[in-house]
Amino acid sequence: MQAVAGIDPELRPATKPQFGHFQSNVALRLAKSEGRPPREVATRIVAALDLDDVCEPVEVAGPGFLNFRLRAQVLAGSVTDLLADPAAGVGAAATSQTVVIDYSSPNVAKQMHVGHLRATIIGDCLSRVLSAVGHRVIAQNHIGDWGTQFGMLVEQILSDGIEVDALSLAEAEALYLRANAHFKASEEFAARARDRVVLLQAGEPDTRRIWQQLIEVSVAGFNATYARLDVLLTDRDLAGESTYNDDLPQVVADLEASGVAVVDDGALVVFVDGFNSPMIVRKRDGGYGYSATDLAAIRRRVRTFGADRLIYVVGSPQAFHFEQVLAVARLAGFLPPEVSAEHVAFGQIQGPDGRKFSTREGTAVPLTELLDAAEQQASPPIALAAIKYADLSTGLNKDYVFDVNRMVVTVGNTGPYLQYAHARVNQVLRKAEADGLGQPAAVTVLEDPAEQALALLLSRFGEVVDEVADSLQPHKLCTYLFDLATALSVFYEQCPVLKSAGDVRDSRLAICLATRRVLARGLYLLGIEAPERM
RNA sequence: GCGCUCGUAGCUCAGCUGGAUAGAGCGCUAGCCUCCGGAGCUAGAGGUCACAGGUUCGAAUCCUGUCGAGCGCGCCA
Repeated sequence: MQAVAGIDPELRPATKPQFGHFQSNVALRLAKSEGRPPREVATRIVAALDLDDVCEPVEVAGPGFLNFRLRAQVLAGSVTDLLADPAAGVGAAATSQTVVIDYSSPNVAKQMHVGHLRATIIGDCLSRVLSAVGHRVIAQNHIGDWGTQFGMLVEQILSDGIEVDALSLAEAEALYLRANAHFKASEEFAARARDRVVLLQAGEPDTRRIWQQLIEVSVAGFNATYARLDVLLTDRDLAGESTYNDDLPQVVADLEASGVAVVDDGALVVFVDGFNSPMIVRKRDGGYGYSATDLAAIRRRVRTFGADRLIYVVGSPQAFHFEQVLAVARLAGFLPPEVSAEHVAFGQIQGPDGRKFSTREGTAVPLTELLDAAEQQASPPIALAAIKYADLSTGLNKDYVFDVNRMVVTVGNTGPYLQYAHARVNQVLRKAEADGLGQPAAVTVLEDPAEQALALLLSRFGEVVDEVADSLQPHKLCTYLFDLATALSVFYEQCPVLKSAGDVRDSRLAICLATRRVLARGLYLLGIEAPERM
């Protein structure tokens, strides 16, 4: 096509089944420069093409589209190939990169609420997808374990006489709320809290011990939630803000030495062209801003981990911050040109009032509450599938108003629908095995439109995964898997497998095997379990 | 004030590197279990793609403006 047309034919999946399998609008685009009617250009291209071995005769349709329909044997062969491929058509990327992906990042002494769901589940999915295409993925859970709030937390603990190691995370959150209120109400307490921050930074042993216990209590709570969410994060991935404390003086020294950072109004700041406000690296009181921590993290991820690509799965309210931090990191040389960095910004989950959830104001819904609600509708693996799919299947950038009822549905375009398709095809294969039919390795007959449609979708799995690895948009995988599950359902209604005989039966069994593998693998990449029965 | 994101069917959302009659799920209406699992399948009704201009052979998609919603913008993280 490229050779005949002279330009990229932009071969795309057909928008409708009656247009075949693939379509190209290349003739429409060439018509103007050639000064001839589009259909005439199309006819010329068709005449010059030699595709008889792969396609049915190419059709010129509508205003000048070219419609391609693969030969049944070619489609059948692609499914046979997929069956023989341990990776089910997912190929390794041309070059294997080291990808550092920053996600989840809850705050110490706060329960994870539904807003953390997106950060955790999206990051987990991207991590799986990037690994699947052959990259070395390093997850970093940048928990909020440092900052001025620990001054008031520690002071509140001391004034309440609490044993920290006996706290649950929910109790720690209540403590946080009390400390906040106390801080606002009492100037005397606020002063003690500020002094306590200084003690914490100076490494005073008792303060550090209480701080450390708070972290342990919190991490235990996070881990319980991670286990329930069935995500890949472990303690090895923990790299909280405090991790970078020792790096901060050097980072700041580098910035000053290179002249990137300057003192302004008492604070050390970086002015970047195109930004209407500077980035604060060190505050007037000498404390480091969180931008300094992010710069230190970038520096470590590049220099120590050897990252080729940095990914931040963080909500869109922080878009400006990351744009600025990344720009500064480039200026400072912490982030070389050959290392890419992307902020995967996802929309906020809002309360029923359309405003953002706030732990401090008590409007945030704890994640455990959502999981409990879902498990009243279905068993845990199904409930979790509903929740994850609901969150992954819409575009990243949109905010949405949190609605439990929407997230726990199990019919229609949902996670459980995908699981059901998997369980159903599994049932057919189980019976086939019980009947001693074995595992056919080749698709030899592909007559029915329903089985052709299914085969065509199966052959696209690899490119869809590639696209998600590239675009970092999990909902594209969701859309694909829903289409696949739908195609399977149609196939299931229209193409009897066990009731067929001979080559047709073997061929359909092979299609079932391939579909089961792709569904299971696709669900795995989303972080969703694929039960054999449900 | 400046910036970012969003506005598509009654509801929730795809489609946005410009291309054929704008798709899906839910809900609604009407069908489908002598047949491998009905969390399913088939059909139907339902849309000035926020609004107004512009570019183009062609605009939901690109550009400009307006309206509406959310978020962000030097010492919280």
